Amino acid sequence: MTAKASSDSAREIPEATVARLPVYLRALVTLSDAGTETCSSEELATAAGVNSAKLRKDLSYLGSYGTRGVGYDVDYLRYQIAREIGVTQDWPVVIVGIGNLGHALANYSGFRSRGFRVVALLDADPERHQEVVAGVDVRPFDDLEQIVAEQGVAIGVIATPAVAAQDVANRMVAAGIRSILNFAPVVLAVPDDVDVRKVDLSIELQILAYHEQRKANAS
Amino acid sequence: MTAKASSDSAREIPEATVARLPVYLRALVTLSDAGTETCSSEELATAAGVNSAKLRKDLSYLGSYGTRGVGYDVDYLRYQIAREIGVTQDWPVVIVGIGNLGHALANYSGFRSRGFRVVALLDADPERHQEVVAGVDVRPFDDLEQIVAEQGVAIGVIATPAVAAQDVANRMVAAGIRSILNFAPVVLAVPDDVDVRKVDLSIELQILAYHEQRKANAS
DNA sequence: TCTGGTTTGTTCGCACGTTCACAAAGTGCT
DNA sequence: AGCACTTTGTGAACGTGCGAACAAACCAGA
Repeated sequence: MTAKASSDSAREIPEATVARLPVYLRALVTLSDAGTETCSSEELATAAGVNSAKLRKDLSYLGSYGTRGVGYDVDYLRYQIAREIGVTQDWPVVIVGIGNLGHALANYSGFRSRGFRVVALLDADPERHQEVVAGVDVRPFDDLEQIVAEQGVAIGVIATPAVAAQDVANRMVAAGIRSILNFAPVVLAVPDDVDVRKVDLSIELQILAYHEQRKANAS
Repeated sequence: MTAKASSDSAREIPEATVARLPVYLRALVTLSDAGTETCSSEELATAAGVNSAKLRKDLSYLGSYGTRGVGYDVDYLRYQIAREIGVTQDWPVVIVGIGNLGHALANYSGFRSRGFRVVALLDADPERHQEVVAGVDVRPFDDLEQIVAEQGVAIGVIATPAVAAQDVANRMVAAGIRSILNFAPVVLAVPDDVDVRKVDLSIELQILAYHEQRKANAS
């Protein structure tokens, strides 16, 4: 952060706020689809499941897009948040590992509708290379570098078994991918300039189990 | 929290720590499988991808399970964490919505190995009721109440489309489920005593996109 | 134009989470 | 036993995030 960014929206947005922006965006899309033109911070906060003060503070990091005494213009705010997140542009994505989870991800409509385009499905297993999933055919993992270079892929999704995940990550990084979404239950080691986000299904269940156990003990 | 809990491990564990305990547990299992009997906080922290000071502070909430000058006994610590989380006991789970994601979840081996037992797969679509997924047959959603009562289900997983999620949640709550893992992209409204954890695949991608966009702008 | 009502944007105090740094407590060698 | 070395557990400083409260800004009606 030594070099001062000078582009239009170069304010420093807290990580906690960034994580909530997609939630606000989703709520705004729902409101827009319902024909709502204007909403207050209170309404939007309720729809997003947060406190209205927190919502206003979050939005204030992006700029002053509301009107006092009135509220926010739904479509305008929606566009501003989408632009800030970056989902107004097209993001080519590769998915590696076409097991059950890979299938689910490839078919997930929530990706395409938010600017993410699955350009390739890769798997190391030759038996899968004949398959066509969600209109994209499965290709050998060794095609990774070529696809990344040709399609300008910046985001990779790992849906392989745990043992393969680190190797896949290494290859992705070497191919130039700097953002990885990891579904494999391992801690990936990557260079500092690579972003990794981890989604672990069993960890979420374990957190629920902890609270459930405490509820049971408290009776 | 008015009544003071008096059971053995009634210390107040911070939420951030609870979220990391499953990560430590996984690292310990890996170490144990590799034949390691003892490890230092530094080693375990590296394996879990966190700072060693944070790890020690986290573990200190559970008790003093280490030995100064030596480190932690892998199997002993593993058991203590598992007990604290609650995965030493059996947790019956129901999954509602057997689409692509529901399939993936039903087949996920990480559940069973951590004390979670999928006792039922439910779907509203009659066409699916003939299927058998992961050794469990798909049953009508209306069987929910009966299954919850008979099997003592405490945790429910929602893998339905967004429009159906709130209805499913309502039925789950009415049936007595107090912990819900929600994969549908909606904010669920539930009573205060019900825990909901949300996993949203597209939100994770959007967060990555935000950072990726900033990297690109900073060049 | 002025007044009353509404809603945003922001300031402030507080609680939570993270990291540093070190005393306390152990091991092993002489 | 005593000493050097290792590692845990924790107190204290620091930074971040949250929520309440309020002033600034806007609309509407007279």
